[in-house]
Amino acid sequence: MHTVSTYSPDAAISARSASLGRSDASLRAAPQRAFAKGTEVFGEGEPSTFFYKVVSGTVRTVKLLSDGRRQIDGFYMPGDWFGLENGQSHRVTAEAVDQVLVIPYRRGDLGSLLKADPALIEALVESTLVNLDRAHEHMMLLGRKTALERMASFLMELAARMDVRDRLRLPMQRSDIADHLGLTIETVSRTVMQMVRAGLIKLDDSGRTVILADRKGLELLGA
Amino acid sequence: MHTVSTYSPDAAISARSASLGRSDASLRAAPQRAFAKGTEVFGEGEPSTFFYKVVSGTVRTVKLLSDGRRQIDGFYMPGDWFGLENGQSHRVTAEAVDQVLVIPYRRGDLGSLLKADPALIEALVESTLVNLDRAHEHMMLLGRKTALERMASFLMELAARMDVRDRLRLPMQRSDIADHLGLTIETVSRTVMQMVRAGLIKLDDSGRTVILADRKGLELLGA
DNA sequence: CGCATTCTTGACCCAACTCAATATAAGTGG
DNA sequence: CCACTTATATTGAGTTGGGTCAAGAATGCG
Repeated sequence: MHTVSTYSPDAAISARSASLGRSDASLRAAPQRAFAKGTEVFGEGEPSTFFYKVVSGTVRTVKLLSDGRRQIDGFYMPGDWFGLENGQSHRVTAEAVDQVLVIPYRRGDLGSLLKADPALIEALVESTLVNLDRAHEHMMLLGRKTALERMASFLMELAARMDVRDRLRLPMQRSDIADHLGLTIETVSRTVMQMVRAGLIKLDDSGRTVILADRKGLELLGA
Repeated sequence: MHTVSTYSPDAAISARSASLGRSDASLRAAPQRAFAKGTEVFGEGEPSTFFYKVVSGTVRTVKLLSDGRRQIDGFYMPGDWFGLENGQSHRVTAEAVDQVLVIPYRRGDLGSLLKADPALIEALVESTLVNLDRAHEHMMLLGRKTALERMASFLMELAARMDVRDRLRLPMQRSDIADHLGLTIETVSRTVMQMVRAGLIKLDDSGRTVILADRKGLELLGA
């Protein structure tokens, strides 16, 4: 069970859906669906009948190589959309990182989507462009940053997205962080410990709660 | 000047704009603009007044770190759109890899774009989703593939996008490939030579024309 | 033809990986 | 609530793929 954290999913939702104009009900397939930790929301190759908006919890999108190497393209948190992709089938797998609540939307084809609800579309296009922006930023991280810089960037981005000042509860485990940052769990662990020793962060209980002790230093490392 | 290659920009354009329905003229800012090799189409931080469609040539989008480390997010070729981003300013720099011809489109805000030309929007949304797909695929490459696998993936993707069977003229130099694949020029060079020795590819003239001698082998490496 | 780019090759190095062992936390059933 | 089990995280020792530094070799432009 999670301890109570400073992060409030509900606050994040209302903040993010402000631009939506409350017209999104028309395409909803169901009020919401729950997924237990570790379960699959949809799988790579499955027909992309739905896309989703996160209500609470964290979703990861995963790609696998034939030999098991794994890349986590992104994490999706309350207010984020995921699963809207080009083509008839999903190109990634989406899994619940912890207990997750999502709202499914029926995709149909893009053309009819456009006619059905222009206000929703505007929000969706914006969300897709935000996702693309994050992807570009992440390519810089994966292609050109050191382990320490990757970890700093990751923590700062997470803090910004969760809208927390300095107490950050990580929903995902080290292996997820590793597969997101293009590192191994050992390197993630060593890098986190190195940050603790350098006074950049502090760790709580099981290492899942991070206190950003030196935001300026982290910012400098990440950029 | 380029030698005549098997790649036909015009064929690519007509193939890709089939879904567009020829209604895109309404938002065009100008018939077309030319950019010389190495020049900037737009810079990071500049207001994103326009986005573009490539007519001929190749465009790269670039991100820089303060110390000069460079990441090339993507290459854009005839028929591809680039420069449509979230927010008021460009988050990447776009440069001409060779002699380039583009059509600029006035962005305005997304809402009015939506009303102005639904057919264009549909094509644009699709193009953005394609770009996102490529970004996800590229993250797997950057996060988890070896130098040899990266090079194989890169060549196969380029061949597919240029719609060539096995003679591929690379528009970009080694340093561009390196900064796209998260490697150094030396490693790119060594990897290419290794592929030649292994009989996977053959090199022509200056090393800019690649013959895919063993597509099956390359495919196996890339996937 | 000559100069500047671009590309290749070699020798050496190091950041991150692999393999291996604990250590710590989180369940789970009695 | 506690013993037992399993999952997750940390730490250490040794290795390596790709980086760095430094020459050369092509290529091609003016």
